[in-house]
Amino acid sequence: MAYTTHEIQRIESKWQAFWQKQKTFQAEADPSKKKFYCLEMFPYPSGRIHMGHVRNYTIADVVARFKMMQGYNVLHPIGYDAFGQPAENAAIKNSTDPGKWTYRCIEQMHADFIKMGFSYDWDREIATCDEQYYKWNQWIFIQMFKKGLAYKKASPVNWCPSCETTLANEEVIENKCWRCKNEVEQKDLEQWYLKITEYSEQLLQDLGTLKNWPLRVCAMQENWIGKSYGVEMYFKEVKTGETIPIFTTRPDTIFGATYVVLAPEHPLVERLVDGTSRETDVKVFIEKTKNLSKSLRMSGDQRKEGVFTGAYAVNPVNGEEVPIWIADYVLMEYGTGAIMAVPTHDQRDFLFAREHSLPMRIVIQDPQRPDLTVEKMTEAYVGPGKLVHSQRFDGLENEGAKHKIAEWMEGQKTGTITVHWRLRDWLISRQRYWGTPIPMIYCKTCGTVPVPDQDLPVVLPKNIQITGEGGSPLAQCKDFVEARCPKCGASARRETDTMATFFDSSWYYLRYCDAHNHDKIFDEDKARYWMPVDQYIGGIEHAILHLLYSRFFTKFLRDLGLLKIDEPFDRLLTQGMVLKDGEVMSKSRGNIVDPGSVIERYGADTLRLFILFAAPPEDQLEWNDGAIDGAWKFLSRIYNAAQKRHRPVKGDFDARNFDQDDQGLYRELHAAIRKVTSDFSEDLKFNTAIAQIMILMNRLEKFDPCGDEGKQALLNRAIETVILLLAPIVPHLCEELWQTMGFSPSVMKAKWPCFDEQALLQRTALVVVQVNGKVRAKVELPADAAEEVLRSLVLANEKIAGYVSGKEIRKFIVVPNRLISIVV
RNA sequence: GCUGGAGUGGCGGAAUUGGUAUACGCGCUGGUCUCAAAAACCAGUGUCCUUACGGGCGCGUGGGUUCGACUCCCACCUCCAGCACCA
Repeated sequence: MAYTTHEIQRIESKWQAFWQKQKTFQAEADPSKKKFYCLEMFPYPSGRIHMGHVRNYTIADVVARFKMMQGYNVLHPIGYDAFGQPAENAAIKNSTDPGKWTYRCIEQMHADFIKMGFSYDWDREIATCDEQYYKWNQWIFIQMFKKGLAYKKASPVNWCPSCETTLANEEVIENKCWRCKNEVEQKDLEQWYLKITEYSEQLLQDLGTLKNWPLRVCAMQENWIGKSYGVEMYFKEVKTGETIPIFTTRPDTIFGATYVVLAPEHPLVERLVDGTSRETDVKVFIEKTKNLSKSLRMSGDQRKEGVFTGAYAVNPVNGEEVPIWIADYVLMEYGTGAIMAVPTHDQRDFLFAREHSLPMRIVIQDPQRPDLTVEKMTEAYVGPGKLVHSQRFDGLENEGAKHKIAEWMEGQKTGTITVHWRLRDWLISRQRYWGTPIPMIYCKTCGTVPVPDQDLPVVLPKNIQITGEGGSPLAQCKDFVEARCPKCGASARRETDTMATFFDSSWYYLRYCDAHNHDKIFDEDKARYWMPVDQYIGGIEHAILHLLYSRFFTKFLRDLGLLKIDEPFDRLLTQGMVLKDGEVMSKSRGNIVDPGSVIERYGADTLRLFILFAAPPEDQLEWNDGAIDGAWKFLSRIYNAAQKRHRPVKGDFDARNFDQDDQGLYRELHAAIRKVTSDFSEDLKFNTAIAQIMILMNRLEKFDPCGDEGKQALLNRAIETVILLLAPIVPHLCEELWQTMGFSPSVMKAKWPCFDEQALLQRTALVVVQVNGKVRAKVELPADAAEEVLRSLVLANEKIAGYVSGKEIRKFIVVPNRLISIVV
């Protein structure tokens, strides 16, 4: 038999059936066993799996299987992030039901996962669109509502006109909808929010505890949360006496503030200009900025436009009256929507001041240019220096002056030391059908009332006509909208918005711990046993969205008393993308390689091996048709070795009788165990682990047992080791060969091999000899010999003598068993 | 602009953390087998000089530290990713 397509298919389906039947990967919480929770980001069920899934889930599968062989009690579940817009769009297009479409996709994906040989505990498979799942979305929402963490407010929101729904800040990428890439508009709506900002400080602080997360993910979250320390200062408008709070991180420049700028949307603007000669100009400008889309306003040359309001404000530190302007470069969403402008030390203010001939004053002296004047300035000076023109603070270094001025202003009650956050509350209302109904009822007398627990879930009605037009589909479903008030029983109206699907995925890893609990979101003891997730694997695109929301939910559920942990994911790996011809695989580019056709021809094992060998998991991976052939050849060689060269023997080998050949193979064998074990457990560098197994194979194939029983026993051991080390990567073939070699299945229950430190010790070492930094010879020398011995041996070497003789040896450096460096 | 990361053969990528640069694989060249081809196996494969022995040069660029630098330090270039009129 050869490792042909036919044979591959026989082997793979045989073992897939075996695992299914034996429930090899079923997990049971058992506090007496060491647990390992291995998780991949669950897929959106869109049909057949693609190479991105294959890569993500193969990496996870190797970790899960490896930990299992190491004796851990492994939880490795899968499910489907099944609510969401693509199902709705597909339903509109094919005039079918989003539910039917989704469940069909789930079926296909499930089948594909089986074909890949993934080690899932199928008894825990979940789909977020199941009533028994989204019931708990609603339950969490109500708990949040009760704690004041879910609330409704009217506010300008991000609106995607093409998806006809609102979007969270995190879903807006460069002012475009993350899903359909259409330009996002602003709209005033009353919507549900989750108060994630309540956890800003913790979400930021605890990033420091995530030692096993990629730095860049933590950095991205830190930027997103965006904590900045500063002072809120109170300027007073001269005529009305109204207070204008402004936020600044640079209180050290307050004496250089020569004007104030409000955002065009600032509520004070109207009051300042109404009935004045500036009214028309200001209103024309406001209209103009409104009509400019946000991305246009922020793009291009960033020229700053604005108009004078005619009003003045008093600088609280020196009583100076400064003009109040409005300008497009001040945003209502950040800070207080008003700034003090210090053109000498802020480049944006500088450009604006030049454009509109506004006054400037230097208050920080550039130590390199003591003669610098406002007239000579070509750009704002943003470096450090001593304060000038700042009254009592003159002469202070500006860094230190920040605190001094802030404290002084607080004492004067002209300012407050504050912290500003970039993070906003999470807008979760969506005007779409295929999502979790928000479990709220509006009663004329009782107001907004949550649906009582016993009435959960609020079931998403089926057989809804979805046209994609005319607003929220649920609002048009009379039976759904009409309800009774849970408090007073009067007729009431149901909330018709559904939840953003990121709500669903913010806690699914907890549900896996106890997937079929009908009475509770999950059993606390089970969650305590399994959580946190030990290894989480998924795409970098979730660096902020899903990973931030999940951290928030974990902290909330902890505060409810359901969890004891602060963070859900201990180790995080973000896998790279799969490319073809240097570009991301995508339908529109037409460069998709379908995993199904690769499996059909080469088998899942070959695909798994290739995808792990081609690049380290975090890097991008370039698809290569030739290299996949190479992966298959390698498996073919293993197949042949196990089938033809593994023979039963009576005794075992004895290391004391080893000749040089035996010694070499034995050493390579243990080098492979060591390398593979560390690569699998630490950096998850599967490419180098596989390379090491290949080295062992190369050695093993050259090894000739010469009919000797001891040698044959050693060869057997080497082949068995290859099978064990490769089993997490290439599970079907290894199960088959494990059985062929006479062991009882499953190889997953076999013990992971241990390496023998002694085996790696060598009697002699090939030592490189350098003279004046250049490699001049390679000499076989006794291992761990004393310097004196080495010295005489090396100097006796003919080649070295040629370089050294007659010269004074100034240094003789020994790196044990590796290198000798001579300086003459 | 800020943040994080990367630059090594024809290609994907290694390098025990300062110690033989290019492991492993792909590709390519030559050979064995064959009527022939494929497969398989064997050998070679950074670059320049040399018939050869051998030697020079080579990890984005330039400098530095060191007996020794892909690795550490300084300055710069290029590319990728994320954020961004954030006050």
